[in-house]
Amino acid sequence: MNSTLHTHRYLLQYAIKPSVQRTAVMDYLLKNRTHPTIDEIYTALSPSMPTLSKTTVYNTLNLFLEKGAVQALVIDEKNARYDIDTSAHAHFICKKCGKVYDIFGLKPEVFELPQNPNFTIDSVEIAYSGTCNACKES
Amino acid sequence: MNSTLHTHRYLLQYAIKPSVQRTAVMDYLLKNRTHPTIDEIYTALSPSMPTLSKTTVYNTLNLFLEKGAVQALVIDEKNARYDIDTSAHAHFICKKCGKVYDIFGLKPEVFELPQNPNFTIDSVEIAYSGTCNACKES
DNA sequence: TAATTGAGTTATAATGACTACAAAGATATA
DNA sequence: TATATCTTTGTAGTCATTATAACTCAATTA
Repeated sequence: MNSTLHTHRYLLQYAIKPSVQRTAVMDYLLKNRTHPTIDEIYTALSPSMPTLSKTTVYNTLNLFLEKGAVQALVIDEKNARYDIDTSAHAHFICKKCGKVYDIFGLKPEVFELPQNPNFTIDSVEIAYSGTCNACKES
Repeated sequence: MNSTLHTHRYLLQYAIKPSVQRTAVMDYLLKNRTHPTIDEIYTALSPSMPTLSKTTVYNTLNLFLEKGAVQALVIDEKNARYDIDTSAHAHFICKKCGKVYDIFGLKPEVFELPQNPNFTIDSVEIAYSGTCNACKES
């Protein structure tokens, strides 16, 4: 099953010129909704693309960010994490294992941008933290 | 005006054994509600404490974190920032100058912790971003 | 008081994420 | 096909943070 065509069109929607590497990265993001880090993306793609450079993954994600195709999460202190789902949703990070999960179904007013005379606010990020069940049990 | 006594008692409330360095760092945090970075704290205290080591500032803030005396903010991708105000409030970061401001007066339900069968959620951080007035004008 | 112990501090080195840069490769245009 | 431009790549560099080991000093004990 070849999803390259779909991913190709997806990139063009954001005015991103497709290349083999860009298509592979975006394809990975579309299929792995796990808020991956640069290193996770690189490690996943590297076996099937041995010449891939980690710098390219950095460049590609920075380009996706500029074009608004992905969102950078600041929930993880260690690494930048990326999310292709730019709809209104929150995140949860497990302080033990470090995994990041989506939180859907919150009240819409939580995502409202407040008026403030001192700033122009144009986005909000909501980060919950605690312990996931898997870590709790162990 | 000597505030060391007050700060001294403040540390003891969190079961932190006071030392000259710890008192100085906590005193700085209490008087400068600017969500400072490690480097900002070190640079501010260094002139009056020439032997102060940056490692000590790192150690001290990590101790304060463990003891719950300060909160670490994840809003800034570049550096860790620290806040002694652990009450329910949000933050705003200006994407141009990088300064972090407090946002008070939000509806209480924004800070409510949702129930979720998969996680035990014990805190929330709300991070707005955009441009501050000063950067907008320039 | 003197010796001892251990917490706290310090400086240096090491780690790791991210960026800068320049060369090599691929793609588009004439 | 030739040329110009974009993209990728590897290396080197930067910077925040942590690890480590030596040192300082205050509290404790004899």
